[in-house]
Amino acid sequence: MELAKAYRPGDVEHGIFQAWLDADVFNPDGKGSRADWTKQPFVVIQPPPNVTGSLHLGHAQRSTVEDLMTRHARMQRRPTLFLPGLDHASIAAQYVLDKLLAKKGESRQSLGREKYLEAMWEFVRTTRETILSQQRRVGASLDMTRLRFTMDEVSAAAVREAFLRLYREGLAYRTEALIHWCPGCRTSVSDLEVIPKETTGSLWTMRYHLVDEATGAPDPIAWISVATTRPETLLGDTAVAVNPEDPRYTALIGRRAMIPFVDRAVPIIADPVVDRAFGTGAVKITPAHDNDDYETGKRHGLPMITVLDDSARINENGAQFAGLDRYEARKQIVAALEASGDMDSIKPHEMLIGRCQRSDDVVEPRLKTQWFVRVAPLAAAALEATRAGKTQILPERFVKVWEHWMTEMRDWNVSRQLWWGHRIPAWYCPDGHTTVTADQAGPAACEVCGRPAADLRQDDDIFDTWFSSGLWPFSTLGWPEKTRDFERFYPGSVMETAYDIIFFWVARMMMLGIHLTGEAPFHTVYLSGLIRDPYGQKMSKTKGNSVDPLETIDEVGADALRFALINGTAPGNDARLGAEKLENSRNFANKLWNVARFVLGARPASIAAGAPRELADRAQIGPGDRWILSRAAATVGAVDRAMAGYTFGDASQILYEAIWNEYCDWGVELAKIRLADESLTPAEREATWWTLVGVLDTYLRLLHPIMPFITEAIWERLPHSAADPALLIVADWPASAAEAADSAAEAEVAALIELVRAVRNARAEARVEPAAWLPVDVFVPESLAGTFEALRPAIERLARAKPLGRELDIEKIRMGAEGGLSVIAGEVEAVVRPAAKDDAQEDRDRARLERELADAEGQLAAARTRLANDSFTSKAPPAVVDGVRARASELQELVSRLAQRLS
RNA sequence: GGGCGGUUAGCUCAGCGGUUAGAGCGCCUCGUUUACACCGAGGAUGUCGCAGGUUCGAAUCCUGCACCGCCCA
Repeated sequence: MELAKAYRPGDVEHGIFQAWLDADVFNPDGKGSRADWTKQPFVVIQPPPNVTGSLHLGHAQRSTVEDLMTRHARMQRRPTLFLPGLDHASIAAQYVLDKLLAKKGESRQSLGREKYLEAMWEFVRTTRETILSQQRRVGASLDMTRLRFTMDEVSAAAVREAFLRLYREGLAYRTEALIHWCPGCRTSVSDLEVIPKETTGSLWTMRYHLVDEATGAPDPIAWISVATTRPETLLGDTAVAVNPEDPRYTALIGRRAMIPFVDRAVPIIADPVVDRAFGTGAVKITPAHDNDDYETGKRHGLPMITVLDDSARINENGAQFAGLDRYEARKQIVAALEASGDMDSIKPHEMLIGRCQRSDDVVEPRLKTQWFVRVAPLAAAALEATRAGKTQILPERFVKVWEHWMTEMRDWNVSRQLWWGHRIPAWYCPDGHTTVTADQAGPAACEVCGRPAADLRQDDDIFDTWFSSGLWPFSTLGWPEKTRDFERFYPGSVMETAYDIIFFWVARMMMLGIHLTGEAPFHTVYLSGLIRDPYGQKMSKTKGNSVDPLETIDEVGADALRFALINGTAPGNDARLGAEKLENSRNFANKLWNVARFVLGARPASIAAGAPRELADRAQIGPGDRWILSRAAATVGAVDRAMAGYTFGDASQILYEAIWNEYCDWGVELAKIRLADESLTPAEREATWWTLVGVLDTYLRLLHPIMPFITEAIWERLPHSAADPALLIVADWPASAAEAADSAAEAEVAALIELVRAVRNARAEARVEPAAWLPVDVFVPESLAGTFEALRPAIERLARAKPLGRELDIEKIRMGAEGGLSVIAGEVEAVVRPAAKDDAQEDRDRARLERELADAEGQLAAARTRLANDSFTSKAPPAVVDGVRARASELQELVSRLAQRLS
């Protein structure tokens, strides 16, 4: 088949993905699977993207990493499962849908729960198709037969069962407590979903008049001043607190102050948590609307008065301010206090304000009866798993972050006052008894008093999305049923995710996984860095700097995108992606395509088209062939090490260099000469071609996990052996071929490559006409003679040296250097003879030699200094010392030869 | 306030105890030799943030500092 002159990814990608699907190779049980079930399965449960939208480059990057690990394992014949999924993302999805509805003049409330959920299912049906097609385009080899959605019945059953177990064990409990309330989303949110933001607010200092205990009225001339950043909360104040050590206030402790507007007399209490340096040193206590005050309130048994409703408007407890928005109420309260002369001061104040991660509304602490999960015992077990090495976190530096998080975690509020999600399977009877069941139909009766189901009312709330996400590593496999998949694929292998959601994902999966299944859900957590734009900014849709992966794939191909996302990155480090990098990757794909085009077109006539793959006959191959085979063997080892260490950026770089700088630049160039050399036997030329084919085959296999499409496309056209499957995706990962390693051949050919380079360098520096064929006389040591003669035609052509004379006496080379360009390449020396060497050429040649001499002398001096140091020779490992000695004598030799040439 | 990361060639980044530190892009000189101009040949460019320390040996390990970024309070 003719190959296009340039690689055109658009022509091949679709067909190749379809071929993989047709072959049914993504499913470990598929008909095309070559899984060896005696091997350890490799399982990646993909962190499910939100159904709310389309994928961005970060998703593409993660899919690439997950997919490359998966493909690597698959080629090793491990039973391999890369399981796809989608997350219902309740709060995010409702946020998006509410906006869409608003455009149509509808709202959550106008539709009602049932209709709203119908609209959601409709919305989600379209977005999920977008997401799944994007996964296909990047080449993710996900097993779509096992596609899961966090809202499907399998997941729902897992959620109910998990909750029931936690409830029975006392780890899930319902209580009234202070929670974070987002008035925009009208739901509680977890600690993690509140984003503290630096804000310049105000610090208001206002007077609470002391109560004249005789009359019960406020004393107009005696007051205590308190500072606050939220004056409107005074409506819910139930105390004023001072530090017991604060001499300014000791006399006031035990007295009462009058809260304005609501005319409530509250005690002045002493509590050591009060910071004497903050404001006036006296603080108002609003237990129902502030975290610290809540704790203080509990310690002192203070009443807790809620003054805000679901929309953050002042409620009926707010006297004349009832019904006002919190900020309007603030304005009016401040104005009223100023009017009455009770506002001491207003100062600008730098502070952190918690905002909702989703809607950016200012979050209010608020008292609410909610379900909580007791985290301490779960976190302790998760911590134990990482400390015992059952789960490793990569890169290691994140272990510290992990440990800090797991020891500080507070109980997890799992109730959400939303509709899109798993409804909490808890029912309440009129007497306040709670019944929790995992039965989809609900309870038959109250489990405490036996009242019939008809009298019970189900909790209105749904679970935090992350509750179902936390079950993902096993709910996807059918848990709590002991399914065959669960038995075979749990625990999974690697959990790959971006480091910014380590807590959302990893922590919850670890905690719930260990608790509910008894095993850590994966042995490795691999944390990826973030993809940033060329200026280092985090990509986001709101900033408008996000890149659509599909557009990029249209431009440069999926392989180039994947390569660009992997190459030059280190685990956990952020990476910038711009046009340059993509272009470089595209060029690499094109280079690979073209070298394959050459190899396929260079097939000796004596080998039939479509002939089965043969291994190169080592008795017939040339030195260049030995060299590239040996290099390929080394590359296999290097890539294996990189893959084992999860340093995929290294793996890509190793392959880039091996393919471009070794295979293309020298392996193929040396082979070209042999393939065209009529003086060789057909068997010798065939062996060289089979060498090229064999090494290309190895590199395609090694590169396949990173660049699956182009490697598959090329491999398809390569001769195969009977043992090969039809598709590269399931072909065997190369074994490190120890027999191909040939350090002698490598060193000899490397020396002659150096000669060619040195001759080219001398010619270029002296500015000899590039096209000219020049006579070159070479001295090579006896040890290199055989290789030199074997490579003679190649050296001639690559160095444009003709005639290429071999001089046995090195002195003659040195004597004859007059009028020529001197070349010293290690032990090899040569003289290049331009037709007529002019003075300018002479000068430039001399300058080059002088530079080389200075360089060599510098290195020699450094080596000698080290060797002269007794502590170096006595303390450094002998191998290092010997290395330096050898190097020094080489340098010595080089220096004297250069000096001789210059004299 | 605590923690983590970064600071290496003009730019973007690898390297993280052992020859005088690498890649891509960019730059300079040259080149259409039938795989590739998405190419080839050659070249220039770095007191590896600063200051101490450990070591025979430090870009690499330790301490402190500066600046940038992120996370947590």
